[in-house]
Amino acid sequence: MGRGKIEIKRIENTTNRQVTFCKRRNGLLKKAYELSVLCDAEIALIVFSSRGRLYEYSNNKFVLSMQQYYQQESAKLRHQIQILQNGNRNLMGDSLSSLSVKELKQLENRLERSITRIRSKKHELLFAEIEYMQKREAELQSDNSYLRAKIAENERAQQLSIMQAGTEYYTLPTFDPRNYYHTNMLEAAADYSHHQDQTTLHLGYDTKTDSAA
Amino acid sequence: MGRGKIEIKRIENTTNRQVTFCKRRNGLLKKAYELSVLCDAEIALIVFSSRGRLYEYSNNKFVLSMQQYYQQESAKLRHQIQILQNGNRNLMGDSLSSLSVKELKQLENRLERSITRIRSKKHELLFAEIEYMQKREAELQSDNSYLRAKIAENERAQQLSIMQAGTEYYTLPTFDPRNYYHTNMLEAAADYSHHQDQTTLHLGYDTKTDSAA
DNA sequence: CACTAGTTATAAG
DNA sequence: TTTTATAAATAGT
Repeated sequence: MGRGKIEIKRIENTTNRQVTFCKRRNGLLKKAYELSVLCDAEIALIVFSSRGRLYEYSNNKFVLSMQQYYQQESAKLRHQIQILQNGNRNLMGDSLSSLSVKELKQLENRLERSITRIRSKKHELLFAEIEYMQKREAELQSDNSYLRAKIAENERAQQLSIMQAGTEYYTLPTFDPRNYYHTNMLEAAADYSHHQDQTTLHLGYDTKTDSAA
Repeated sequence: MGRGKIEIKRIENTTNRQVTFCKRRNGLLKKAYELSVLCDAEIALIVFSSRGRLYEYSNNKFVLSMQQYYQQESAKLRHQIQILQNGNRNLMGDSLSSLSVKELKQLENRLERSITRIRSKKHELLFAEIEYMQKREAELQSDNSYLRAKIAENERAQQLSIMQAGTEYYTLPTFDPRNYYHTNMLEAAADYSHHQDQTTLHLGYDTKTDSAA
């Protein structure tokens, strides 16, 4: 539309860009006006030049149209919300007075199916937890066995060295290293665990748990 | 700009106007886009058709424009719809995979309470129906008693008149008026009913019943 | 929607 | 700014 065709990309030459801006802006404003008159349309056209100058065209009823449009929109949305809320309330066992026996029966059936599904999902999760705990138990018991063996070994080594050092300690029968180590075994097990910070079992009852997979 | 020049005034022919609206609107949007790119300008173009449909082009960030304000509004509403739909799905036993055991338990409890309420409402309605039927039964039985009495009376009157007319009819023992009337009593009862057209009992299972009050 | 004649917009001078 | 050759938009079909 002119002596030559131009690509639609930013015009780098400043003068050129400003001239084009001026011409095309006028063209746009004119066409906006024409459209609004020819077709009875409400139009708002707002143009900022790159230097921040403002040009605008709009016919007076525009704001009204705008409000009408959005009011319609939100009315539709609100209506949808209403319907959903009613459905929800019914599902929650409220606002039932408008329903017939047949509708109540249907609702009851739907909820029963729904409860079945929820229970099965819940049981699935619980079984997963139990499985996980059983695995942990096995791990801990294997740790325990390992630790018992280690301690027994240590005891033997200690007794051996005491026997070699002399016989004076045989007069203190209240201190039995086996008992001492035994009572602290669980603690020790925690330290030896292969799994750094997962020693305590958590059922994940309070928050969403990633063990649900 | 076309086969003929047109005056810039409202196009009265509806079809014509709509076609022109469509063409020019597209042209306008295109030119708005081109101007914004060529000259690095910020443009907002908003067009409402005469029937309230919205078309818009804008490349800018006019903060707190009405447009955005209302878009925020509807975004909020849409979000609410989302939440409700999710809740509904959960209540219907779908999309449960994101829920924890605790949440599933809560859901289960809510649904159980809800079923309880629905059942109680349903039973309430059924009892109302039964009560209504019992009332109707009593009414019909009282009608029946009345009719039996009436018939007995008629029989007596008839036998009396036969006896008075002569004795020749005593040789026909197969015709007993008592039996005849007896078999037609229910039909008669319908005709004598105080309640014009409510003789048949309807449980109201098919449609919403006004007896739910 | 596609076509195209005659109109309008505009790039370059 | 105005001019003008040419591109683009479009009225009517």
